[in-house]
Amino acid sequence: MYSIGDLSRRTGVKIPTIRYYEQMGLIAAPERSEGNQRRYEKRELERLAFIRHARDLGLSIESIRDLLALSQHPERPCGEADRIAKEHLVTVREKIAQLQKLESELERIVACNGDHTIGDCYVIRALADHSMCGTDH
Amino acid sequence: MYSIGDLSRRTGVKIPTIRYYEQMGLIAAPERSEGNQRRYEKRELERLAFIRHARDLGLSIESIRDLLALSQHPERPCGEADRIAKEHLVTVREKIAQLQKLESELERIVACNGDHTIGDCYVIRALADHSMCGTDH
DNA sequence: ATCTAATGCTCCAGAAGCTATAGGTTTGGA
DNA sequence: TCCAAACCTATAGCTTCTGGAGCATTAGAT
Repeated sequence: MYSIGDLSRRTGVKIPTIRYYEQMGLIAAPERSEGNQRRYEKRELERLAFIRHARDLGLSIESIRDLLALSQHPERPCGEADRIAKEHLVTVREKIAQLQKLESELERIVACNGDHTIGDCYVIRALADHSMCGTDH
Repeated sequence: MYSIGDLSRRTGVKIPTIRYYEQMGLIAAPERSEGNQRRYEKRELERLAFIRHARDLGLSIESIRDLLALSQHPERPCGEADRIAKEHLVTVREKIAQLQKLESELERIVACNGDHTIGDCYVIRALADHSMCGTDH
């Protein structure tokens, strides 16, 4: 039996976050002690570790809920789980591409060295005037 | 004179977002028509375009507030504006690095083709068992 | 058995950056 | 003049937590 603090230490999920997940239905409401404190089993530790890992990977609560539901039915084909992961991979790649555009623009903007005044600062002018951009956002 | 709708069309910032920016103090409360509708000048159009651009680049409202304040003082040295942009560049690069880790992990996870059952699905197992990860998140 | 520090409980608010809805008013063109 | 489109305010909601207030329980030391 783990207290909520044990669970938190073992999974790295903060205590209020665990309660939040319970509220959101990602983990079931656990048994309680005589004094109304949450008491967890190993099963729930594993489930929380799963959630933590998926969150680290940037999956939404919604996606995780779906994956958890799927994992309750080991006999079904796993195409759906695959679809969720693949979809997520696409969005991750899109984010990377977008951030790399920003990176190169910021690099250009930052080329000045702070040794002049705001009046002719490239940072300020670049932000004021979109047409100075190389990219197409 | 632009209505809020004109401003929205010209900058691509949605109407409720413009009002939100006003509330947050990023743009000043503009003049009003007889019937209490917002009427903007070109100056405010430019300021909003600046904000839009900076947001596109992922700068926080806080950072933008700082940059806007700086741009009111063209005589000061621009080291501060530079610092803000550079700092942001660092966080953008960190995000990219992190997402690339996720990308490679998701690639491995997704290698299965959905032609078997949940019971031995790599997606589900990989999420359940952190030790299967190559990276160190 | 008692004390105490650590831990837990619930409820509520806030953070970021919007977005949406409800219910009403103003504007601009036919 | 009339009507639809656009505008107004106020408020609530979204997502994913995080933190605090105020009180109750637990575990270990004595």
